[in-house]
Amino acid sequence: MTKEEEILAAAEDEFFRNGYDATSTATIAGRAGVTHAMVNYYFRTKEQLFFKIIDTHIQGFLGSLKKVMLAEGDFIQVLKGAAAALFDKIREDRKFPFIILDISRTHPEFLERYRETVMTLCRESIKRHAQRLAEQIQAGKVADCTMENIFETVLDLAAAPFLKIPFLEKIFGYDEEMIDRYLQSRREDIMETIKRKYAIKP
Amino acid sequence: MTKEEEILAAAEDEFFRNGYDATSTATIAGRAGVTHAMVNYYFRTKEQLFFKIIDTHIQGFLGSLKKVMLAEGDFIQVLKGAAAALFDKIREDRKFPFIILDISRTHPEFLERYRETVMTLCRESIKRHAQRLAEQIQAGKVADCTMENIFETVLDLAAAPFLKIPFLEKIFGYDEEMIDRYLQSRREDIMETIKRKYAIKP
DNA sequence: ATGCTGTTTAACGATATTGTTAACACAAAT
DNA sequence: ATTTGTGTTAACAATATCGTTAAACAGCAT
Repeated sequence: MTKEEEILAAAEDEFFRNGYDATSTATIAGRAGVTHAMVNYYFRTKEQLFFKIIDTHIQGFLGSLKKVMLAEGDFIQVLKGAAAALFDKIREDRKFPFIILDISRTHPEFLERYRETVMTLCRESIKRHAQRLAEQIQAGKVADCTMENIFETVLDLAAAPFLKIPFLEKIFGYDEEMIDRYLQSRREDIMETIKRKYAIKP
Repeated sequence: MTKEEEILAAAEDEFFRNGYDATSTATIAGRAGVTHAMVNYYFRTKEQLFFKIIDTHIQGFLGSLKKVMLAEGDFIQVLKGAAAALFDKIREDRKFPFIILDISRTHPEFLERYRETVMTLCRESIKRHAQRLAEQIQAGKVADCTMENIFETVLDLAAAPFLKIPFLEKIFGYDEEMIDRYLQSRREDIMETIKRKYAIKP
């Protein structure tokens, strides 16, 4: 692994663990076995390094979400797929939602870069599914709801469980194994909730 | 308002808005119309000031939660009351969950101060409701579930909507009015969810 | 007026962090 | 052998923050 990659890897880990402000270029460099000057040498500023990392992650998320949301097929099934994809992607980097929250407070302008992309994805998903959704609602197979409402719900179901982990750990004393069980049960819950919330039994 | 109170008020607002690290004693002092030396004069250190504020809030939360959870009455009703109380309390200080999350990362030891209190509240609630709950489950009026499971759900329902607000604002472009509508609908949703999840129709 | 007490400031020292730069090493190219 | 370019460090300057302290200040009792 080249020094540049080592710095990148160390930075990713530190940023995810401590957030932007609480991470210093010196500690990043230290973990990569160089001085902090190298961070600036390769990435110009701490901020650029940070955004490079975050951008990669966000693109990854949006990519996998897009793939699922624009798929053809039964609507309830698509929803389940979207929630599951989001959930599993977040599970790979449990701290991701916190980083996003951190940014939204410390650098509110950054997230807005992605607003257009997200809105577009919403619109395209709506375009793709709107007619089928309307038909199914009219046929009484899917509960009455709007696409926005659905996005809200999917996001909620997929991200909320992770945001709650620190509470469970620090206040209720959950250990790693309990967290795993918790996440497992949440994942099943998500599917169940979607079905119960939107699918209407014949 | 005395200078001490002004500092306290300014500090509360700043800490809630920016978190611990990103708030400087100078800005707090500035907003209270004094120099930062006064912060140390009255509260000794920035940390003590911060913990004084947070402690007040946490005690408030636990107090109102305790009152509701230990009430007698129909179990589903108690649950709804608990979720509603938590929700409304958080709505008074929307940023509260974020502060807690912030602390849990920057000062993990702090939250542990409250673990015993929370666990005790859990145990007492269980003691108070366990028998009735068991009866109602056996009578087929309440779905099979554990008290821990219920706490998790109540916490989830009450806190998660607020954690999601920054996403909605920054990524989906929600404005203040939309947020209000969103919170309103979430509050109704909570009651509905509890009923649907635990109450079994006769 | 004098002196006491509690409040407030200005200035200082300590520490930390970020970005820059001059110097150095070393390998490849000429 | 000299040049060139890249990677690297040590040292520096700029900035920010926190806690301390000596001194100034205001109000009030004597």
